[in-house]
Amino acid sequence: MASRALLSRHSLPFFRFYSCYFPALFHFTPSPLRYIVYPFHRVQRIHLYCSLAHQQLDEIAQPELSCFNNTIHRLSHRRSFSEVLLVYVTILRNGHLPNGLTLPCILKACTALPALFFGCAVHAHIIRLGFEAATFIQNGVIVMYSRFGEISTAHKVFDLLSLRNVVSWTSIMSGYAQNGFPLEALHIFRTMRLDSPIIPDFIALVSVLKAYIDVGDLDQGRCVHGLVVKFGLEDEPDLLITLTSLYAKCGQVNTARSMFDQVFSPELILWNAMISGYAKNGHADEAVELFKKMVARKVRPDSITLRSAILACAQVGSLEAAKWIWEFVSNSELKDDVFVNTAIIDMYAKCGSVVLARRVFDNIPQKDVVVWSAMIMGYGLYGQGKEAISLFHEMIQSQVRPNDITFIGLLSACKHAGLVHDGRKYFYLMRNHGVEPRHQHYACLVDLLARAGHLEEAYEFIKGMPMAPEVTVWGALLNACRIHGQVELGKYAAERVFAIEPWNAGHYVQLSNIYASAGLWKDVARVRVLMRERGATKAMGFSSIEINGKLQSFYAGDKSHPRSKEILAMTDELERKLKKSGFLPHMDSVLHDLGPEEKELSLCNHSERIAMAYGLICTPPGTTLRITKNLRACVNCHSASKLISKLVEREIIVRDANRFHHFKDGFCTCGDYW
DNA sequence: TTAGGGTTAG
Repeated sequence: MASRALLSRHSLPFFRFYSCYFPALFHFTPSPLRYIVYPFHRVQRIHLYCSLAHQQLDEIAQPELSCFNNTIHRLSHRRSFSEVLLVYVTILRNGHLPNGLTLPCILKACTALPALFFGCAVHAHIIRLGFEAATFIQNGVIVMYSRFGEISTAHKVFDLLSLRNVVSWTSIMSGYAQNGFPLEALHIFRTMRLDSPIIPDFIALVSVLKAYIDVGDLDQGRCVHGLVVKFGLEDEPDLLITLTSLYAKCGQVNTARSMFDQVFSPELILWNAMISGYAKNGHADEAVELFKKMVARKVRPDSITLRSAILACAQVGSLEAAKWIWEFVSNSELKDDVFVNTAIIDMYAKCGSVVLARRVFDNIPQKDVVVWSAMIMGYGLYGQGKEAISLFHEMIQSQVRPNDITFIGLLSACKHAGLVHDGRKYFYLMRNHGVEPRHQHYACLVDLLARAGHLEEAYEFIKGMPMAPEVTVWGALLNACRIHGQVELGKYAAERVFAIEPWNAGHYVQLSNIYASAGLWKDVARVRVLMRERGATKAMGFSSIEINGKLQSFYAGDKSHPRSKEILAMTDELERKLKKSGFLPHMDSVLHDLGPEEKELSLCNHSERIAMAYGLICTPPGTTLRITKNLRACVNCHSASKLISKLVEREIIVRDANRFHHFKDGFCTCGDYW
């Protein structure tokens, strides 16, 4: 048998040398003499399926190696990788030795399937056949081990390679990047530039750019862009895609867009890079607009495009846009894609329609843990804690195992609904389901306990945490101290929070509000000075409202809208109506130490009130108003909105930074718990 | 005549 003849030609020291470098190749074989045939010796009969390539082979009595190689290449081209491996076994059994044309294809098949066990054996064959210095073949070995996550083995192969070309360097570099080690990938690129005469080609530059995107280093990415220009590769379409992605992901969407616009007829992957870049950087409107443009140009979106566009719609919070994309998905071939459908559930939940989210959920035949978790999270956002819990039990009954995300959904649903008892119960049940609580779970429970007034219990719970409490934990305690007017504990929590995020003005505002409620004006002034000294800034609050599918945004005290006079008249009217029905403004919601009248004025100028007024003048009676706010709703606006919903007989749905508030007949679905 | 890369991540 040829394989045995081959083995006898090689010495044992050779085997020992390689076995210390690549133990995985040898651990399954009791004797080096057996290992080359090991994966195949049990294959008694080769089942040649009905492929034409095989039939042709069968017709030849004694096929030459070149015939086998032709067959392998044809099968590889058709991506019939299992059959490629079967032909390889046939080659060995027919007494042939694979050559330099056979092996790269076999490695590719092992990588694609994936078949690590088979791949290790093929690597052993490569060594035995004396191809250890064949760069072309060894590059394939590097890629194979990288794809299997065996990056250190891949690196050993790379180290032993005497002649490395640009593909060898790119293979090991991208291997590191793909295995989550972008810094190592960049180190390899630097070594290549400094220690070798190799000039990077466009694929090498794409790989290094990807690594810089992963570490978020725009400056270094720009340097690589300089190299691209230096090598005259700026028109290379694949580099344009990666450069667009670099600028988009690093927040430079305008630069990204100018690169995108250079291409007359962008291919799908470039559309995806730009749309997802917009969606990820808070430019949701542009993402949706670009997606519509793409559809109008008859470019067929794939699952990635749809997920990015759906994410953008979820961020916009526009139900009209959400319905539009859902209709688009329903008419596309991706209507049964479970990933796309889960994104739709998430989007509907975030756009304020838990009913539509549930409809999509019910239509998914095979629900995995993420589908269930998305729906549980949706109920939670909407304050429907009991529904979330009942869905959780349904999920368990369906034999789907919950994961840590499921419990974040469940606990935050309990939190939004104030279900303290249930929250506690499910937190301690997590381990029974094989899920170890992470920091986020602890933060959720602290928030739940503290909001409900169990401040001491929350504090004790924090002290017992097995990890260092982060800002979310102390922030939750601080917020609860504001709600319950706990000055001392609030002061302590604020100190912890300031130590972690001294630049975040929101925390200073919280402490200041605690002092203001207690009438400690000197302390209020002190916090304000501290805030200024540390250069803390607060995000400008704004609210958006969708009218006839078009979003209109307003800042606090905004007078820039062309219909500003009418809006002002409506806010005044609302204020009059509120006063007439006995509404007392919550002065604590104002940080500034203003006089009572100025305070009132400042409160009714909050952005959501202006958006509401605009909605009222633009829509017929009875229309539901849908408002999105970038910050949390303040106590005053929340109370006023409840009453306004009754006074003007409208349903008002407000999505704040945290959750939904559905105001109807003087009540809110959150039950004043947020 | 066969290798390496880029879009996402519910």
